[in-house]
Amino acid sequence: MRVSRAQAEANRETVIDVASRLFREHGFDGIGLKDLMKGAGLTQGGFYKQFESKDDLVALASGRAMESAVRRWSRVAAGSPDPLEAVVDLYLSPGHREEKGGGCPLAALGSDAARLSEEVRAPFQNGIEAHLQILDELIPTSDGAKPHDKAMVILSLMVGAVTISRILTDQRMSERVLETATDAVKRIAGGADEE
Amino acid sequence: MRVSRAQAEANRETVIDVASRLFREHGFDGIGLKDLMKGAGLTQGGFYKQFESKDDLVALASGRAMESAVRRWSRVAAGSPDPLEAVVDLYLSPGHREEKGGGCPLAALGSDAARLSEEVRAPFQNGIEAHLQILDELIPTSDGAKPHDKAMVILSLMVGAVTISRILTDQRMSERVLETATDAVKRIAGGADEE
DNA sequence: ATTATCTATAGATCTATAGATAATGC
DNA sequence: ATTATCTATAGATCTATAGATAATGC
Repeated sequence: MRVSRAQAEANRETVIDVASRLFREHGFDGIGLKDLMKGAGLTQGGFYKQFESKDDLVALASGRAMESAVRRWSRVAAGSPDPLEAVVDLYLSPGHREEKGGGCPLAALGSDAARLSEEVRAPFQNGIEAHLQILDELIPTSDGAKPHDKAMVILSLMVGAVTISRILTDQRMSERVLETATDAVKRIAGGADEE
Repeated sequence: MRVSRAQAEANRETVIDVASRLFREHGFDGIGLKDLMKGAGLTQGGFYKQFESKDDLVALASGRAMESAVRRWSRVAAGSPDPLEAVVDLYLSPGHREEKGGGCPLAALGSDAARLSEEVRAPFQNGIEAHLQILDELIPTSDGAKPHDKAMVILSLMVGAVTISRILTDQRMSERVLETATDAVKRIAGGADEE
């Protein structure tokens, strides 16, 4: 029954990875410890030897989901001649809309995260800052605008658009929300909306 | 124990009103039938004589919350010389950020709503269309732009901004997200971002 | 000997149902 | 007589804990 220390650490990491996906798919309240452990090939009983509480895992899994989203942005940006366009097009794609468990945690868990205690929200704060940092680096600088100004608008718009596109039952409208958001983000980043 | 037919109907309406508030505060999975009925001064046992299932109440309460949000926009717009500004300033205010239970259901329940069945999401679809309709009437028309184009962008941006401002633990940043979003919405509506 | 994971379980809570109670409405 | 609401409860599930099991690590 017992496994090596290295394996135990690997198991713990797997639980966090699985949770980061399943929380995004079902919400923090939508999946129990039994199914989370089962997803990692373990049973429920071992949970509290690895984690302090469910909230502890919520924080760890949220942090991991955020880090993974930031890494994805970096990777996509690094691999394209037009980095901002690459990130925006991917984020506002129908593929991302359908890919809740592997996609942006802000879109998948936004309203759920707003209900968490300040302590458990900390990884979201850090993840949001990291997202803004990347956007800042991708947006052409313009005089007079404070850093993060445009990035905050673009992040808000993209998170809102994917969230709404996932709620809509009308396929065509869902698609249009993503398209109009894509155009708007590019205009905002391009500086066409300066004073 | 039994009450008049009129009172029974009033009780049912109260349950829906209470649910529309408590769902926005705690999420659909964050509050049980016992507490929902208690909030209306009733006990759990009567629930299934009034509603088919919890999902039935989720749909009814979501519809009511959406209608209430639309009415609020209409009221605020009607009572101001600059109707669009009045709606935007209220939506992106710290007051609205703190007022989850009485505020916009898209911001309070966005990621939760995205997990519901298509049937239960229908009231959200209708509510979103109603919001876009109002925005369309408040935005100065511009040639070439299809109806709802700008409205979709503005709604997405506002929903995303309030959601993110509620997640952030850094007060100053939370404030700035709302402020930058306010400026951006006004620019977008004003037409400064035309091609 | 230590310990990672397992089975088993406590105690609370969840949705949903059954049947009792007591006031309305005919 | 009908029925709106109540108390009580079934059966499932939730978080968390206790103690058994069996392999690691000294």
